[in-house]
Amino acid sequence: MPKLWNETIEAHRAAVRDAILDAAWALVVERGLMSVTMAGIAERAAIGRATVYKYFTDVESVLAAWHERQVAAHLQQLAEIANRPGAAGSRLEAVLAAYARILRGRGEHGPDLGALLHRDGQPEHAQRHLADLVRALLEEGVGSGEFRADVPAGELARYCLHALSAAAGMASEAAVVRLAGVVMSGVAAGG
Amino acid sequence: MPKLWNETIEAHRAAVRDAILDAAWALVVERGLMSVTMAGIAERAAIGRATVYKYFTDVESVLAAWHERQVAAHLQQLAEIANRPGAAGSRLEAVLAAYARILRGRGEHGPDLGALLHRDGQPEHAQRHLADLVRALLEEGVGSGEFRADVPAGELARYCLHALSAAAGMASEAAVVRLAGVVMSGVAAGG
DNA sequence: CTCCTATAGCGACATACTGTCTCGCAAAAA
DNA sequence: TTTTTGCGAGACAGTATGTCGCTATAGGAG
Repeated sequence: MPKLWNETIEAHRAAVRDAILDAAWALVVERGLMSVTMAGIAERAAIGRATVYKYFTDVESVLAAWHERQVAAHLQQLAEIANRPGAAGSRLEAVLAAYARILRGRGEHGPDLGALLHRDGQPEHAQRHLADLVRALLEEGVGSGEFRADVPAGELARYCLHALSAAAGMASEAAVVRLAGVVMSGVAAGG
Repeated sequence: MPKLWNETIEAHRAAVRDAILDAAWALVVERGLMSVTMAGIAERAAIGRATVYKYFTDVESVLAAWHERQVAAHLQQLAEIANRPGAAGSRLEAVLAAYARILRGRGEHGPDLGALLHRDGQPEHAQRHLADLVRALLEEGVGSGEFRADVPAGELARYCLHALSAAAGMASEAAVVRLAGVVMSGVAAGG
């Protein structure tokens, strides 16, 4: 899609943007984070190098956008699960298990970009929404006595998401399920 | 220490190596990961740029070495705590609390390099030793019935270390202590 | 004490990446 | 159709990279 403008211009921009993000991630996977260059991204996406600068200022911005897109997609899945009927405990367990599965999904290949990208101080927007999603579930469960009340829900949410990052690169699906159970034990009441 | 060779040659090499590592981390903190260059490191360490290549092949190697040195230092502290007398549960709690405090220590400034550096497939050596330290404590506690036996100790160790990474950037010292307690609840028996 | 070898440090060079500017051309508006 | 908008690509200067060769010193042999 370098030259052809088949659709409306806005859709075209979105398509090119996505192609840039995909190309960048492909390079991260196969050559490592530090060797990703704007020139490489452009070549991989089959567009002019200068064109990439029309969309992003530097490599870090590209990777940040990729990460944002990724987390936003996960967020959509997880929000759907979180809104299903049932007690807060079972919903949180479902959300954590689903998130762990996602993280394991592309386990070995590709580092966690979230670690480097909050250079701007705060975590990414989608990442924060994800934390808010978990925190809301926790607060609901604290109200109903399912979860411990001696630790602020915000801290518990941080704990859950960080602990689940251990799912990346785990050997088996069963291990991921076990991990989610362990994390749940950490937030359960009466610990 | 660019030109002067005050001590033995081996000690000098170690000193220059450390200076390179310190310079690299200083640049990470103040300019971000992606903008760290070999040229910048050399200038910061007050040595010739080509000299840096005598010690490390590229920026990623420098950062990996910095991370290795850092984790090894932590490992020494934590091993000392782990070897103190007492039950496995209290020793593990002390180790987790100490590690959480360390991670919080340089909380905001500087991303977690461990996330990006295991490009070589496996985690860093010191990182693995750290996991082994925690795993040994867990296995001991499982034997005495203090910790849950339904999850392999290796997985529990991964869980502990990842969960504690939430300590980086936490607001208060009290929050770090709470976090360690939550993590302990996850590994306790009868969850 | 002197010389010899190995090696640390640095300047220089060719190559690659960066960031920007300008121009050509396709699409949307008039 | 004519005008306007703005995307895409070539080109250029500045910077980083990786390597080669030279100088000088440390540590050991005679």
